[in-house]
Amino acid sequence: MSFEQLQLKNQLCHRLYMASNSIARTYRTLLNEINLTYPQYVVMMALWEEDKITIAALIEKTAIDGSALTQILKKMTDKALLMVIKDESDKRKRFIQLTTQGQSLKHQAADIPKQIQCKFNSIDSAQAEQLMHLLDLVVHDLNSEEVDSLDINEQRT
Amino acid sequence: MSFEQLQLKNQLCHRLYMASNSIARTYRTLLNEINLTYPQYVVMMALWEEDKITIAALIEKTAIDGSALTQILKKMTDKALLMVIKDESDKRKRFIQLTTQGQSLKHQAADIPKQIQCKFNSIDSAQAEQLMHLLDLVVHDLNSEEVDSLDINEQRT
DNA sequence: TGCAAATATTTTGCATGCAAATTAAAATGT
DNA sequence: ACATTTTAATTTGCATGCAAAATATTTGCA
Repeated sequence: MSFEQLQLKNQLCHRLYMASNSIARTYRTLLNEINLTYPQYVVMMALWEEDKITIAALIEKTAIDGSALTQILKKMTDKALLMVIKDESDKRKRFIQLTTQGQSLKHQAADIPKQIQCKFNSIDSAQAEQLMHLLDLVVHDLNSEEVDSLDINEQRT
Repeated sequence: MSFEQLQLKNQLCHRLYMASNSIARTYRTLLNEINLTYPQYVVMMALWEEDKITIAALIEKTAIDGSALTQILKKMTDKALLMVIKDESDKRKRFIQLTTQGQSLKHQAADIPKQIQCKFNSIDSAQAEQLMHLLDLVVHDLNSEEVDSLDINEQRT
């Protein structure tokens, strides 16, 4: 596999870079109609699944960087899609809760997954599964390599 | 495939988003040592492959957005990695050429692909091939759907 | 009790990615 | 030749992603 590893066109990373940008671009166009960016849409998806969760939980669920999320939530609050609620028992925590407007946006966004899906003409569901699986492996490998001596302790889930 | 399509954790796009960010993060750490960002590294890779090419050619080869590339090239010029050379025959065009410093950086960056590769413990070369192939399909599908009536003309490569 | 260490978020600063508008120069059609 | 169109790059404005530093609280312990 190392024969032409130095060529850009043979690099996995560059493929990933291009694919990710392509998807983001595609979403941007679609999401533009409901005035959301992709990360904002991801936040909405997470909240439609489970409302009134902690910011930490939202970070966990969306994989959006915390410092970016702060800004994103600020903009979404301005758009009246959600509210930030302080936890009285632990004043460090904040809960994020959808507004009525945020909840109702779910209906308008209902067909977005289908619209995206129908663009994938070259990929059947088995291949999509495969792809998701492989991407999971990539993420796992790249995120778990920080551990060196902790291998033994952290390996179990 | 549509049963739980609305769940974030089942979305191809979210996987891609996470994988792309993970890779970018991994590169960032490595590239930090030679004072390059990932897009800047991609530009260097392209130029190490073929020096003194047009900005348009660089965009084509790297898939980096043109307006972003302008800024990136500016920073790389400041770092004395490359030079922008005007084409006398066509004053719209500019060629990008590596400086001696830019060329010699190739040696210092030589082991980066290996360092990245050795992090992929769960993926063998066959799976990497598979993954790249699937990502190509994704990119192809998402980038070629602008055509509607042009299908007949543009379908051939 | 009291203070260091751990948590949960936010703030800052820098580098993109991208759509849209702009500028400059070359190619085309008449 | 001359206006129109196309091509090559740049500029602008907005939204992130992320490392690092700063804040505010809570926990854990001596």
